[in-house]
Amino acid sequence: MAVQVTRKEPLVTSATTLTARFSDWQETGFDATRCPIRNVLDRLGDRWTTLVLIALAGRPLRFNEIRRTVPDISKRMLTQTLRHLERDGMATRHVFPTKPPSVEYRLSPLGISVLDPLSSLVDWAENRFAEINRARIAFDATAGTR
Amino acid sequence: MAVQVTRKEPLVTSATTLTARFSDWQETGFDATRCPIRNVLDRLGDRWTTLVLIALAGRPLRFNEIRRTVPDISKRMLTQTLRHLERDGMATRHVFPTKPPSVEYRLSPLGISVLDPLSSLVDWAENRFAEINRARIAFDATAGTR
DNA sequence: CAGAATCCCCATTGATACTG
DNA sequence: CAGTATCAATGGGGATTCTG
Repeated sequence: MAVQVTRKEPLVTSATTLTARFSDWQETGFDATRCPIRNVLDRLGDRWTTLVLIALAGRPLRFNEIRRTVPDISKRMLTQTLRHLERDGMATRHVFPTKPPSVEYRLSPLGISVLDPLSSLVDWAENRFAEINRARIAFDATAGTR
Repeated sequence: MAVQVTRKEPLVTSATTLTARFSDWQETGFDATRCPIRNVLDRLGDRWTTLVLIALAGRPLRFNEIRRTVPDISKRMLTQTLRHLERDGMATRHVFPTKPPSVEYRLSPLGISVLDPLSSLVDWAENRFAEINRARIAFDATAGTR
């Protein structure tokens, strides 16, 4: 069972470690409460979290500043996304008792720490974007014949 | 407009480049066909793609081998996930004309290339998992008072 | 074995209205 | 300004059935 690594030469170095840890998660049945992929990456993979994280990467922003930065997010989803980030310890919320109230959101050290791996993935996405688009066009062109 | 970077000392190096590119995407209104984050990461962020990619990281696998590797994926979703990976040029599909037929899936160079940034994010998730869980418990404990 | 096709559900999201 | 509450809709995903 688990992932059998029969191949002598792994695809890339990261593949070996990924595969090894995959076996561990697999034994838990990918229990969402214990598998980091499910538990953490599912959240980063939702519609808004990544965009809000990047928006806050530059500097702390207030609620409506974030809304203007991510134009098509609704107040409802922004509130929810920020609560999730706050709950996960990725962002902190500071209320200034002005009137009307102003609330500033700021990445915590934990939130800042995710920017680096996130940036790697964004780099990859940008660098490979053209290649992916070409693959899609090629695939769709032969869609009828397959 | 866009993301105003007034801070002199960026949070981390990656934050600066992320913020800069964020402005570019923002000007397109995050058009899904042009914004790499929306277009590429939304796919990586779905329920199964990452798990299937990691499953294939070790070695090429046949359809039902992947199913056994990712226990709770349905045939429907596995087919769909594999088609997406194939369409994006991340995996290739090889049909062996045996009876019954066997079909092998294998990561392409493009698919292999994503393992590295993906691994960075998985590393982060594992290393910070305990910290995130503590934050969640602390947050939930004060949920009633806030 | 490796799918394709169909039906259906519910979780995520959006839109709207209301509030301290 | 920064939310909350409620309702409605969309589509991702599961279960099942059928097939080369």
